Amino acid sequence: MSIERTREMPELAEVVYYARQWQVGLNRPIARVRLHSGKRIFRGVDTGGLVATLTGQRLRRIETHGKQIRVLAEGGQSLGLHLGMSGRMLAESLPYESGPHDHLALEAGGHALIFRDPRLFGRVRWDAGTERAPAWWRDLPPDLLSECFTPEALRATLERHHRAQIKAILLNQAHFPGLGNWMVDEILWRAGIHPGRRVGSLTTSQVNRLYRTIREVCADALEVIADDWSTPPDSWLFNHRWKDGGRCPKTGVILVRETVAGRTTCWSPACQKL
DNA sequence: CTATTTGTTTATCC
DNA sequence: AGGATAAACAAATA
Repeated sequence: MSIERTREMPELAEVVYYARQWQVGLNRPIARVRLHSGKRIFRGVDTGGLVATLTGQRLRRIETHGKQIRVLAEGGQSLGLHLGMSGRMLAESLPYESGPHDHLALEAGGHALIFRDPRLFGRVRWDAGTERAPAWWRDLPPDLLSECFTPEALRATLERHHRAQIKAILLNQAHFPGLGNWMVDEILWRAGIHPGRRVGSLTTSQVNRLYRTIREVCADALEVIADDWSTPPDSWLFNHRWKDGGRCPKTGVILVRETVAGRTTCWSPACQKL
């Protein structure tokens, strides 16, 4: 398992990074929209309407919330993107030749804005309404770095799911938007909590530490990855978690990799006890 | 050739 | 109803 491959999994900061790749095409008329309708990622989308409405228009803004991406057109319509497991957003100079996994391309201002997804686990949404934001954008949980995500909010969520394993609930996008497998492992490792711990068994000080660590890992990830996708320092679990025989950067012990809550999970047996 | 891996959603069972 | 589990998705890789 290569590090390169794990780096492609889009979580909070990777999503911000990808969304920025399209900035180069904002505020220029879209000369042409190319897409492969009928693909799974367009399920439920009126692709004909999307093409007809976006052609000739300008894109005004790109926003992200957790793993959700919304591209706002000048007419108020919303193009939604979710990168799934293998989705990417990139810009290529024109003329652009469509690759086999390029499902959507918007040609604007000398660039093709491309949504590429080899495994089709991603999703494109389209909302032609111009009055208010679509439900998939409106009904989102508080951003983990916003003031709305308070220690009390975290405690309430944990209380509601006190029987679950901590790893499972942290991966739940309805409560922790943007967290994915590597971020959750990083958070639990820094907080010294075993991924299989039952939520209800956490002490008050562990919950407080968990809160601070969630915010810390979100901020660190954005700082390192969102601008230029730098490689995180070796002091993070990140660089060691996929390697067989990888060692805990804090204690040097061999890391454990097992399935927890249905997901491949890495932890340090020295600092994370059940 | 087959088995495995990977994240999310959906379905099903308890 | 919350939670566990498995399947499905598609393609690369071992």
